[in-house]
Amino acid sequence: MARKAGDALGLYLERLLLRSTLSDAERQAILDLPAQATLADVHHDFVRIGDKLNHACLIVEGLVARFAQIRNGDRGFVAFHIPGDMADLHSVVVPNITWALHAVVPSTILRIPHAALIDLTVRFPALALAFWRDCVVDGNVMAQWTVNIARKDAVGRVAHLFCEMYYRYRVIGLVAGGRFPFGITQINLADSVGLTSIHLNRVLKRLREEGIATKEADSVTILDFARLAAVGEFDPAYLQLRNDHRPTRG
Amino acid sequence: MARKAGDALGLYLERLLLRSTLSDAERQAILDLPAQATLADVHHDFVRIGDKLNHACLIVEGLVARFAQIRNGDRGFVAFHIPGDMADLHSVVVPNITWALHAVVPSTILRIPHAALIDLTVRFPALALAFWRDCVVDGNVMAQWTVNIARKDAVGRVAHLFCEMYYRYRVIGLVAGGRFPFGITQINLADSVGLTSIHLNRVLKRLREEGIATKEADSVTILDFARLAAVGEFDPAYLQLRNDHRPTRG
DNA sequence: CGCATACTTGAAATAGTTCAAAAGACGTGG
DNA sequence: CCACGTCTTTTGAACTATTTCAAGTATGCG
Repeated sequence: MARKAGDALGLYLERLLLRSTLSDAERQAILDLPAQATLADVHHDFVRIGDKLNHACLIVEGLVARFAQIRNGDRGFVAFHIPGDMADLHSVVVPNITWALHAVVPSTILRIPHAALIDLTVRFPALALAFWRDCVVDGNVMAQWTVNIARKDAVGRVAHLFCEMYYRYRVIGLVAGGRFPFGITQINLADSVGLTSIHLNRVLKRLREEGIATKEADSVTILDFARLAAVGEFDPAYLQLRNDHRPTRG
Repeated sequence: MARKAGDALGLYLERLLLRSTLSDAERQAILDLPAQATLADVHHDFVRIGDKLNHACLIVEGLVARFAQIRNGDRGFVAFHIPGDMADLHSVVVPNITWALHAVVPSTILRIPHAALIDLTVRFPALALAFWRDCVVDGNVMAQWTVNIARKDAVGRVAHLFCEMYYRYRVIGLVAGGRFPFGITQINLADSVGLTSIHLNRVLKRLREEGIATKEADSVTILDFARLAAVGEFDPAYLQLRNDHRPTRG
């Protein structure tokens, strides 16, 4: 079940191929990237605001959140990263960190030097486009979160998030019987949808009682996806999970 | 006062140079981009969800919002674009549009073919990085909006937005005496901070009565920036307005 | 002048927060 | 393996920021 760190670059290559078409040489260049595996303990902030990074973090195993803190100590999560995500690929072009990374569960991280990634963009323009594309999709997801929090009620926000994570986990083969790993506390989940943990608890209760979805200690189980998607007004288009971005070249 | 469309590519070059270092040849390549100017009437959605674009939109004059609509008709704005912004640069790598563009005031748009932009990324790797970098900063701004809406009260959200727009307009030389152009209706402003227009109106009243900032029909005037920034918990780091992204090459 | 759109204000309703407390889960050390 | 402390989940009750509903005023345009 546990993925070995050695598989990790293959996992990332699969991620890129989900949205970009790459030649054999380009694929091999990804697999040949230098990388160093590290572990992040649960609730450890392994990238902090103000850091100046020289490496990007590929999530191999676990669950990571990107977040900021406001003055009263409240946290606002802006993204989740699951295995196969390069959680701060954006740091390659903007190394001054304004968003921290937090291990929601114990996680395995592969550090990849910026220099190696930049070198690939020079040697392979298609990889520059692929990296850029993945950052754009990451932005799409954040935009969707903004709309959810701004314009949907508490149940809709949670429902939408569950749908999103369901799709994302399914792509990496970690959904089985409507269930996917999501060992997040209700406190952290509340931070990701802009609610208090108390109210989040009541939302989960309602989804459970209505037979739509349940949250266990280490996972989420979706019982009725159609209703969940309806409640969350979910449309997966923004996740760009099909490879149809081939540019219209002149 | 009005900018001519011919200046527009120079305006965009300035934007890129704000965060990226470019050679003479790279600068010239930007200035030589093919482009076609168009006008967008006020409240016209000139890019719609589901479109498949083959050009990107540079804002030359005016104010544009990126948004999505939810089922009950409510809109959620996720970004504002001011002159010099390539509002949908991300469409170069993800041409399947999931976010519409709306002219908040009558706006002049310069359409630049994707093919020409992709061609530049192949010829000049530094331009690929520059475009990618600008999309990452755009994502930073969305992430900040998410935190604001998720974790700040109504006054804090509006205060933060005014601070952000103040900084962004200052960079393009459109702030004078604490005043910058912002001819947005209260309805649209409410859509950008996740409030109803009625409550937004009360927030503006309060900022006005406390002598912090005023909203006029076509502009915002900041009377006391220090207090506005304190109320909004504003820190401009996420806007990345300094050019210090030179990669640490091996 | 008249209509449409945007702004302003008030009063009632409510979704979500805050405060408070108890019950369950989990690991650690005795 | 039991006792203890810590962290998380759950529930209740009071409170409040924001919404909703409603009406009236300004502003601009044909």
